[in-house]
Amino acid sequence: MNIGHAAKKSGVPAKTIRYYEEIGLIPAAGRTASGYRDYGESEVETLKFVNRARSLGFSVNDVGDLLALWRDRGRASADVRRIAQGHVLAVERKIAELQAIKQTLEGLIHRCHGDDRPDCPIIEELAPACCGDDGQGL
Amino acid sequence: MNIGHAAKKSGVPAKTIRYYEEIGLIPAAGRTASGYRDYGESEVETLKFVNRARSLGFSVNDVGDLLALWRDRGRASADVRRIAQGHVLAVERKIAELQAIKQTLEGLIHRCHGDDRPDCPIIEELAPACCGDDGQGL
DNA sequence: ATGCACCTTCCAGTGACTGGAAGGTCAAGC
DNA sequence: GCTTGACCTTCCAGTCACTGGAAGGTGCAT
Repeated sequence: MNIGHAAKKSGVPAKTIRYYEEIGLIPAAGRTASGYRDYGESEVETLKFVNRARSLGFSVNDVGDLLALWRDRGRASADVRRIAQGHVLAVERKIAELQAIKQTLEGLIHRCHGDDRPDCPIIEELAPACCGDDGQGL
Repeated sequence: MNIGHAAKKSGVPAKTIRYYEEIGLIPAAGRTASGYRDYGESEVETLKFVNRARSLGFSVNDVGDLLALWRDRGRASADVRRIAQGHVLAVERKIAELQAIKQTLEGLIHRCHGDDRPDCPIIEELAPACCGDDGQGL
């Protein structure tokens, strides 16, 4: 199976498959006599694994660790869980950060007329020193 | 005031100030006889503005637009509001995406023993075809 | 034999910085 | 006057995870 076909079956773009191979996330594919990469079903399964892990937001590094654990018959589920929990923590931090931003912006947007006049609490929030002084900033 | 001092006062690292100048986000600073960048209070206010906007998650591009509006005495607050609302929408989409990821992962983590045994619903979620078959994948 | 769709490698760009090297400058202390 | 150390300058490379494109080779159908 050539890379285009493997891409279609796995959902990972051909360009990205080559990239994953280049950075060592996945082993180098076999080659046909003419130099084309050649994939079998198990390689496609690996690509699907990578794709699912990436779509859950795991970093490529984490995906490498998860792949290694997947291939390790003697893995401890605790190791998998630790990676997932670390990721959840990062996701939670990001959500909190974004929610704080959303709150702030929504408050400002609510107070902004949104008309032809220049006065705007959003600008005032960004430039507190200036707008209190001369409304100009520069 | 040299760049280090302006960095300290504005909260924007010196490296980043140079970068902002290079990409045209802020105008090029004046120079002393010996070639050092020279900043006044109004430049520091601009840097603070950029810093606050960035910390609200606005892209550098958006910050450029906001800076232009800030400097525009005749701005319409509607223009500012539009940028902020666009950003809030993007933030909301991101939050939704992250919350979906968090839900999925928490469900999987909850069902994972997290002990020495290899069987793990997280791995099984990532490699459904294989774990149902032979528990190995490759 | 001629298309055309595929494959190959390599290089560059994205966004928003950040680190580091090589070299110039300034102010203080001796 | 000289050294030291902390600053400044530019330029190049790296981050993360791709993505686009150019130049050239291959496979298959007509």
